[in-house]
Parts: sequence; structure tokens; C-alpha cells
Amino acid sequence: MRAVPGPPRMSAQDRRQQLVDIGLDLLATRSIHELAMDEVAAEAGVSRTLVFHYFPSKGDYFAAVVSSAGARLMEAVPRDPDTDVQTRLRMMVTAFLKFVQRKRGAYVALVRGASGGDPKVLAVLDEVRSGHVIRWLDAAEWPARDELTQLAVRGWLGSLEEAALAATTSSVPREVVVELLVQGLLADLERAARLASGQEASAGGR
Amino acid sequence: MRAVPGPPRMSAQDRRQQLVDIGLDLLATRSIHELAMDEVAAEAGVSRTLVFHYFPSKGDYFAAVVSSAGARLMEAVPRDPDTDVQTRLRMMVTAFLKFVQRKRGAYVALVRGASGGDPKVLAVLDEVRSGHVIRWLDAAEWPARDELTQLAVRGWLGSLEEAALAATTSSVPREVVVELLVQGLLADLERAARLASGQEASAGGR
DNA sequence: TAGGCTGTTGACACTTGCTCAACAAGCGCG
DNA sequence: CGCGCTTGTTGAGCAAGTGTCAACAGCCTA
Repeated sequence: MRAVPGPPRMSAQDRRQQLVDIGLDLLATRSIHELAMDEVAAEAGVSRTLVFHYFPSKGDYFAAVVSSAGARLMEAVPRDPDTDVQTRLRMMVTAFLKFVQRKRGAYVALVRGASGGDPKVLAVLDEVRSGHVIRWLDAAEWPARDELTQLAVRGWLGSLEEAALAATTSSVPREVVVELLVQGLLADLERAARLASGQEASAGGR
Repeated sequence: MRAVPGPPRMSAQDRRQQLVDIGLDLLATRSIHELAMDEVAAEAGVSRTLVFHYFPSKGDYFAAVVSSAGARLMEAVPRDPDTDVQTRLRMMVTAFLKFVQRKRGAYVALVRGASGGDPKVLAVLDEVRSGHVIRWLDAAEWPARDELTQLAVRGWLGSLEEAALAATTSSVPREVVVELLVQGLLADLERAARLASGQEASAGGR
């Protein structure tokens, strides 16, 4: 399953990628502090020292894995241009929910609580979420990019994540959850626009 | 500041409380895996062994601290019965935002990402959030308690938390964020009710 | 063949979570 | 008073795991 399992000399980039992939795989079931660097090294058929050569600390390694996981999450949610907005959003939210349901463990361990407080990981997650905000705004064909709108979408992202997790242990059918979220996003966007104009009117421009 | 700093014989309950308080204090700036049990013990003027006597593992200790933090968060959000719903919600959301802004570090380290993946901590957080769901439903004077409604509020809680964090580094005035969230909650509740009735109608009873 | 660049390693130092067996201070009871 | 029981408390030590250092090994260039 691993691309090139070989212990012998490998290009730096490939080795790095291999180590990240291994982390992605191993952290699907375990949390970060249940994972020893020894095991990563063993899985790669390599000495522990080498892992520390590529990633100065365990935190750095974890941050890299989280970043990669964020990218995969982004890929798992398709970008389908040629439909109406509602259908597109429904498809995307459905994909998101399915992804979380399928990889709940990894999702919790990597994207959700995982931060562990490490500022590097926090920063990575923040970046990932910022990317998601733009992504969803595009999908909704919503031109506004002001701070309030982004804040609103970011909040909605929180509800998306929380609902996705809660939905995995709930008997509410997925289509209903999807509808709740899609309508929620559209309503939030309109509300943000309304509040933004109100704010502008009452406070004058910036 | 600590209640009874004394190293000498202390009642089990007091000692336990003291240790939790120390954790609450120390974890305001550090994350959990940056905090050694040694330091907790030192701060209490007690041997490390004793800490492990009260909390079988570091995870248990952390779970206890998180639980306490959750309780404090709950206390920080007042329950004001004698006003109209909107005003009450505005007050509560404002209090929540202020709390997160004031104790961002502790909030992130304890309630947010902190889980570290430890199932005990996860369970505690889940419990705390369930409590919050009921709390907000009460505050909104919303009688429904069905699964979909609770799921909706739980999602909204996610947006509340995410928005609260994002708001601390945003220039959007707090009142606007409050308005966004309060209107969001009310809209979510109505949407959930609408979807619930639709679901019932199309699917028959349970 | 000499020399460097780079991927790689074994051994070691240090921190830290956690255990074990024993000590000590209060307190009831004969 | 002295005996033992309960309970808060401790020092020493094990095991695991992170991070470091100096050196080795394969490949490219001259």
C-alpha cells in the first residue's frame, strides 16, 4: 500500500511524503500522544533518528500530518460548478458528512480536538479553515468577501463540523442534516449581508 | 490565591479541589502536554506521587480539570429569566464572547482543541456540550427537545465557539457578532422545527 | 582516486508518566 | 496507655519516549 517501502536511500521529498502518509494512516485510529515516533520509523523501515532529521520535533511532524489531512479533507469535498447553488451545496455537504462518518477517528484525531495546543498545529488548522471558508463562499456563488461574511462562514464551518460529528451517532437521516446545514449557510450569508449594510449605515464607512 | 496552600494533612476533597484549581490556573497559558505533573505537585507543595493517588493517570487529571473548566464556562454565562427571549439571548451570547475573549488561552487549551484524543476528555466535553444545549434551549424558551432540534443547537454551539474564537482577532464589533449569532440560533430552531414536521409527514411516525 | 554532498544510523542523555512498598498522623477501643 | 486501623503522604525506582551527536555510507563531480 505504501508507495515505496524501501529502507535504502530515498529522495528527501519522497521520504518526507512517505513519513507523512504513514502518520496519516496510523493516526486514523490512535491519537497523537498514543503514537510514538519509534513506530513511525519502524513502519517506514527506518531509524527513529531519520524521522527527527526530517521533522525537528514531534510537533512539527504532527503539524505536517494535520496539514496533509486538511488537504485531503478539502479534496474529498468536490467542487461541482455546473449546477444550481442549492444542489451544489447539498452535494458538498453530503460529501463532507460522508467523509467524517467514514473517517471519524482520523477526523477527530487530526482536524478536530487534535491540536493538543501546539501553536504550529493551531496555525495549520487555522489556515486550513480559512481555505475552506473561501471554498464554500465560491460554491455558494457569494461575491462578498468582507470580514463579517468570512466570520459568518467560519462560524457556520464550526456548526458543520460539530453537526457532522453529532450526526454519526444520531438517528436523524443524513438528508435532513444536509438540508439543515445548507439552508443554514444561505441564511447566515444573507444575515451577514444585512448586518453588514446596517453596520455601514449606522457607523459610516471605515 | 489558593484556598489552603498547606502541605500538611488535608482532607481528600480539599486536596482534590486544590489540585484541580492549580490545573485550571496553570493551563491558562500552557497546553496539557506542556504541563508536567511534577509542576502541579510542586505548585501544591506536595510530592508527585500524591497527585497520582488522586488521579490514576494524567488523562484522568486533565479530564477533571476540563470538567471544572466547563462548569465555570457555564457559570460565566448568566441565566436571566425575566426578559424577552431576544434580549436574554443577546446577554448570554455577549457573556460567552467576553468570557472567551478574556480567557482565550484557557479556553483553547481546555475546551477547544485540548481533547488530545483522550476518550475520557472527549466524553467530558461531550457531556459539557450536552448541558449547554439544554441551557440554550431553555433560554430560548423553546419547548421542543427532539433529536433534530438538539442536533441543530449542537451545531449552532459549534458556530458559537468558532465565531467566538474568530471574533477575538477580528475587527467586527462584538454587538454585530452577537446579533449574527442570536438571529442564527432562532433561525436554526425554526428551521429544525420545519424540517422535523416535514420529516414526520413524509416518513410517517418513528 | 580524492573529496564533498546528503541520506542514514547507533548509542546516549534527559525528561516524564506511573508503580511499590513503606512511613506517619489522627482516632477508636480494650 | 498501647494497640491497631484508616488514610493522607512520600522517596526510590522502572519503563517509555523525545531529542542530540558524531560518525558512516552511497553517489556525484573533478
